[in-house]
Amino acid sequence: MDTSRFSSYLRSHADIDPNIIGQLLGQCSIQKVAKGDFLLRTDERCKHSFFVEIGLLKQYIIDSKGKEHIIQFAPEDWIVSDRESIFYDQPSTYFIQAVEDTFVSTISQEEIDRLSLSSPEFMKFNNRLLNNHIRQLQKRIIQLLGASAEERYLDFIKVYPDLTQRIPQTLIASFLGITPESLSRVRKELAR
Amino acid sequence: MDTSRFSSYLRSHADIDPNIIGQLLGQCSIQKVAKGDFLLRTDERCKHSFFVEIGLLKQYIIDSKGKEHIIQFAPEDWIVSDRESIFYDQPSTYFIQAVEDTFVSTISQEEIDRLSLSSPEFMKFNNRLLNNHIRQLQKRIIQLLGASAEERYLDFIKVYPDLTQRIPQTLIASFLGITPESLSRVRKELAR
DNA sequence: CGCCGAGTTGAACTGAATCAAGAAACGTGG
DNA sequence: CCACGTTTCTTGATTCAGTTCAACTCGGCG
Repeated sequence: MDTSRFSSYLRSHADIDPNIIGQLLGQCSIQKVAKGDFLLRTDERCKHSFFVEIGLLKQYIIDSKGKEHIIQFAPEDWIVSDRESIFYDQPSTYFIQAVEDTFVSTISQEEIDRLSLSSPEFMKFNNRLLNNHIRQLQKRIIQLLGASAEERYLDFIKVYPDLTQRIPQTLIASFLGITPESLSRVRKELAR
Repeated sequence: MDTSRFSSYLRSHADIDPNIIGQLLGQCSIQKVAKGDFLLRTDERCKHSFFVEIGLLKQYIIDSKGKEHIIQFAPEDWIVSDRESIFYDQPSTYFIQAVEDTFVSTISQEEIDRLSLSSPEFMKFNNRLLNNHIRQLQKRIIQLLGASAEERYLDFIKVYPDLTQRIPQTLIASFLGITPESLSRVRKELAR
């Protein structure tokens, strides 16, 4: 467990007492999620956050018209969960599914709460995760409010340069809020 | 100060020791912001969160094409700030401006951090604010990804029923990511 | 009274969606 | 290693929601 990517991540990204990190890691289990498998489905209660050791997850909803909208991708070193469902103990409205065969470190919310109380540094770290999340969501809103299909795509390849190679274009299109056909045309245009 | 709206808000929305609430309120000052005045401008560092006692604020950006995009409205009982700028001590990319004559309770981040350390309930409360914020942003993203102009507007009047009366339609349009002309047409269509 | 900003309406335009068909890439089993 | 079906990507033709630009209306206010 101490050789997990999550372990390295915590050691390099969070200024936390190694003992605390040890406690957290001791509570985490690594689990395998095969491509296509779900970590969370609509109407389930989300109890965990997932740190991606290796692989790729997507979090998405299916809207009233049956269309899939991807809220976020989670490649290596990303954490994903439904905070709303966890915090309010409500049925989720999201799916979290593996796009590739994936290994995740599963973190229970109780452990996060417990460590937040016992370690100020951990609290700060958890706070940073929340703030990062907010920042990321706001950027996305601004993009959706103002950017054309082409601008969105250019932004995407800046933020997720490797994903462009790893996932089908349909998924990128769904993330950007455009159709796969439009994305194909955007790419064609950019290639010239 | 103990008769402020912020005081009532804390007493009814947060399960916190009255002493702690007293400490927080003791550090807050109420300030007046005249219509059109700014609480934050691009390139300034945001140091405070603002609780709206009475009035209305908007948080927005000006994009590269000079267009205004409203990130959020903050009427009574809402808290607004640039968490990114506060947390990372970076120049802000947002404006926070009064849409009406407004009174705000100004909360310093240091006080929030201090109280989070000394009171677990306060930490939980602060956490709830962050989680609410995330929930709200995600809802907005889903809306922008999937909903038509009409659907967005219908959603808006559900979430902010009173604002429809209080603010010019241009502002609503800017929030929804459509032009004022389109909003006018949507409303016309709905009125029939 | 006359101005001014906000809202409305119309006409032309455009970026992206839709629908449909075909081409390429991919994995799986024989 | 090839043949097959499935999924992904591309391309074209058409449609449509929303933008743009411009003219006009309305209500408030000095």
